[in-house]
This record gives sequence, structure tokens and C-alpha cells, in this order.
Amino acid sequence: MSRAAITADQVFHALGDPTRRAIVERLAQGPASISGLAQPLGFTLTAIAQHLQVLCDCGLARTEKVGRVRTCSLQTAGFTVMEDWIAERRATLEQQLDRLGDFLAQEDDG
Amino acid sequence: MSRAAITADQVFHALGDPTRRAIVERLAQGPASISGLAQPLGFTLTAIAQHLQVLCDCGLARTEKVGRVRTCSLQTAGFTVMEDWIAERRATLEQQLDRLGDFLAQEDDG
DNA sequence: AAAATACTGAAGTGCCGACTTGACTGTTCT
DNA sequence: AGAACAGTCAAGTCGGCACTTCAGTATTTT
Repeated sequence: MSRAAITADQVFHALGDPTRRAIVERLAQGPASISGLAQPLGFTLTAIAQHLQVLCDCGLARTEKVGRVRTCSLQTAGFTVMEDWIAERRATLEQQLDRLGDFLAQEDDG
Repeated sequence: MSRAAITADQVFHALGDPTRRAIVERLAQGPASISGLAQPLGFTLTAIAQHLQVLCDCGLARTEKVGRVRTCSLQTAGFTVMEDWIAERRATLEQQLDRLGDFLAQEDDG
């Protein structure tokens, strides 16, 4: 494998930070440079670059440097990991609710 | 409205913590008491109770105390908030990719 | 070539939140 | 009633991480 598997742990931690979520929301509109992200958010380039590193590590973003400018964009991998995690919990959760429904139905039958 | 609206901010922050995600994973199997959660995780009751508070505040869990035991279970509201947030970003992201596809197709037509 | 731009890297600060302790309340068991 | 149990509350500790500064590199502009 070229890179370590992305864990739900990583992705949720990454999106646990409001600044990183803001970055993701901005990038959902289209690619941007580091400074293009930093300016509206009111942070230093360094701060944004550090956040970008985290987002890349967990498959939520990727970056490419051409010339002196690094262009950042979103990546779907991280999203998929989250969606899968959520779907799995929702599935077992709804099984519970179903069983509860069956139980209550039995109660009604007496 | 009886309670303040749940923000994506809250939910992602809540699941950003590994212990809280472990609690959610445990609760996905079925309801549990505070001590039932604390024991396998190796934390104090207080720690777990604090985490539960966070999970409840963001609509991921709810608790009910009967006698001396507080029973905790999952709730779907928090999950829905997350799913919606993700879906929205994915949507605009895929619009981007579509436009890129169109662009590349045009290139080919050239 | 000089200046401005875009970023990088190392190192430090400060604060928030995760977790603990200890004292307490209320409940169940014997 | 007394003891064990389940949880609560207030207060404190401590580490990690978000963010900064500053000095440096590479690129573009004039």
C-alpha cells in the first residue's frame, strides 16, 4: 500500500476543529491557494498550512504546488470513511429500534 | 423550540474525541449504564458522565435515570446533522468534478 | 538585480478540554 | 440500620494542539 489506511479516528479529529471545517467548506466551492484560504479566515499562512497537512493526512484534501503557489482542493476519500462509519452505527441503531418495535407490538398483542 | 438547534460544529467536535466515539460505538450495540460504559473503557464514572453530557447536548445520545442507574442510548438527531453536512459538501464537490469532466471533454473535442 | 509574493520550518506560547480526586446524595441489598 | 452500589458536583491538574513569530527558500514581477 502506498499510504497508510485512513481511520475514522483521523477524519473525525480533523473535522472536530472549526477552522478546518471552515477550510473544507471553502474548498467545497472550488480549489484555493494557502493565502486564498488564510485571508478570509484571518489566520497566518503557517496556521492554514498546518491545517491543510491534517486534512491531507486523512484524505479530506490534497494539494499540488506549481510555481510558488500551492493549490488545495478536496478529496472524496475522507468523506467516504466518515459516511461509512456513520452508516454502520445507524444500521445497528435502527436494528435496535426495530427490535423495540417488535417488542412493543407483542405487548399490544398481549 | 424546546432546545437550541444542534450545529454541525457541536456534533463534529463531539465525535472528534476518541473516547466519545468509543462510547457511541458501544451504545450502537444497545443501551448501557454509566458504569457499564466506564468499566471496559477504563475511565472513571465522572469522565464518562462528562462525555455523555456532550453527546446529549449535540443530539447523539440521550439518558434516563431510573432508580440509581442512568441508562444511556443513542439518538438519531446528531447523526442526521452530520450526514446533511457531509452530503452538502459532497454535492458541491461533485459539481466541481462534473464541470472538470465537461472541460476535459471539450478539450478532447478541441 | 531588487522587491514583492507565496510558502516553509523550527520553535515557542497559551489555553482549552479530558481526566482525576474527593466529598456528597440517593438507591438497593442484607 | 448499615454497607455496598450508582451516580453527581466542584475543583484542580496536565498535556496537546491551535496559533504565532521569525528567519529562510523559491518564484515571480518590475
